[in-house]
Amino acid sequence: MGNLKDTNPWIKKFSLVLELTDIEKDILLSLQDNCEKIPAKTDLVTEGEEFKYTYIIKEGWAYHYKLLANGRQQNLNFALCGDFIGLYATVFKKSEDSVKALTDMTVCKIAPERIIGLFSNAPRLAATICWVAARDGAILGEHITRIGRRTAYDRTGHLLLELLRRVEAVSLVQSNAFEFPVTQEILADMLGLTAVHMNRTIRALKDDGMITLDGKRIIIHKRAELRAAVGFDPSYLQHSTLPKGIKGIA
Amino acid sequence: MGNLKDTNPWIKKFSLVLELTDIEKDILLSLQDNCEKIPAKTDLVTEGEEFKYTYIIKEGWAYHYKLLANGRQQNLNFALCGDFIGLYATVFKKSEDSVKALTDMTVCKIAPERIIGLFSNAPRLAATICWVAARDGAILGEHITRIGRRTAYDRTGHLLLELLRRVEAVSLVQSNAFEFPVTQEILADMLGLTAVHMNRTIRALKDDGMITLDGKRIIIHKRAELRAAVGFDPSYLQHSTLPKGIKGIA
DNA sequence: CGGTGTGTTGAAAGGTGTCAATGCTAGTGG
DNA sequence: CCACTAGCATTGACACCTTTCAACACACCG
Repeated sequence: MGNLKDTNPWIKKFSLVLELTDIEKDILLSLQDNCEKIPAKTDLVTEGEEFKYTYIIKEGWAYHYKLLANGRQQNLNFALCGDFIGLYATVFKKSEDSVKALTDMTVCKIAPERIIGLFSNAPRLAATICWVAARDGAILGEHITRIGRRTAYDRTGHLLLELLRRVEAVSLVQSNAFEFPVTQEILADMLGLTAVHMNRTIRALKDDGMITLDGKRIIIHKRAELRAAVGFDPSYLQHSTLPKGIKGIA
Repeated sequence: MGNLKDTNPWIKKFSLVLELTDIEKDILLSLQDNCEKIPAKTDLVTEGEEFKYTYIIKEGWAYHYKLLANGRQQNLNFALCGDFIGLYATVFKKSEDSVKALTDMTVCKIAPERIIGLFSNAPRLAATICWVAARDGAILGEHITRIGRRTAYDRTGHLLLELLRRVEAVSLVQSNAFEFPVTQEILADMLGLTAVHMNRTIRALKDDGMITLDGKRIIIHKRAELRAAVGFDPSYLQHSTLPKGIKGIA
């Protein structure tokens, strides 16, 4: 049982932020009692509509996006194994963006009320939810600098390095290679570029020997060089632990 | 005394999200016992350094920014009256961005431990902090769509309309006019443009009769037209209330 | 076997950046 | 009261990154 607890991706993630008590681990596990499979291209959350559930990703990729009045699309962020989707169902009624499955996925569905309950019953876990919201904000902030003040080449390299880190954090990277089920068009909408220019930028990265990208798999060959070339500083992804001093109630 | 409570900007802001009990109002007021004046151009928070305080703005403007390795600057968001600065001191050790005062300011300094205490002692207020973090995230997400998928003209109009809304929310707008202590260069760094092109874009907005902008004051003349022209949908700023069901402890 | 989605390439147009210079205003000090 | 400076706004010419439009290649799949 202790083993199950410690391999669970969500518990792993929370454990980076604070040292969980056994009771807290049990609460987290109990929230994950309703898993289901979702086929690729499904919308888990729709912009402007009410949240139905909060999800935890156990397997697969998704991405957040917004549709603009002018018909364009802007993607905000990827959602990977261990990430929440629709966490703000806790405090918002309606979603500010949509979330679409990029691959077939396995997710845990959680009724928002159960997460709200943490604020009364497990303040340390509630604070960790705040922590997750803050980290999501940090990623969005870094994404703004990518789009606002970097060239297409640098944006792309920077995003790929972020993803490498994030996928590493859930142990899905082997020697700088990982599954990458993302079309060039989705990348383009993520980075504020056209699909055509995305293609040319990827070509440039390949020509420089920085990456290999074929089918649904990517390899970052010259990690340090790419990092220096695009000015990637991963500190915004670093996990700082939660301050002491929040008394547990559970 | 009830009057003091109800004119306090922070209490006003929280009241939009949930119906505060008298005890909760007292807690919020008690946090604001240490106000001080900050001169313009002061950095309240510095990227990469430890948080010292969480601030509530009582008067004045500030803005969040990041400095990039290539020497450029990207501004992420403005911070207005009633906003938090350094809220994540609660859950993060170090700041992900810097915050600089744009004008002389009056702020309340709060030791982070006191906010952490809310998670144990006032869960509804803790949830509201989560709500604020989520709303900040929504604003950042909208900012990404601005920069990623809009022209310079649309970006600028969209941002100005957001600010009009936010300044209205703290009752500092009179017939679509408000104090606007922002240089063109800061706007440019906010919107991912050069100062030169920012100037030309503002000129275009003026020529179209959309705005008047001279010195430190702005007037939005054709609010509805501008809104239609740039595709501004303010729903992401709307205040949805906190769900019921969080039991208060305080 | 013919769709459909995705990747690829070329040529031309255009939005935005770069560089450089000037004007303007407020503040400072002689 | 007048230089002098610093910060900000403004303008022009030109380069260049990115978009747009269009066409084609390729793989997968029912």
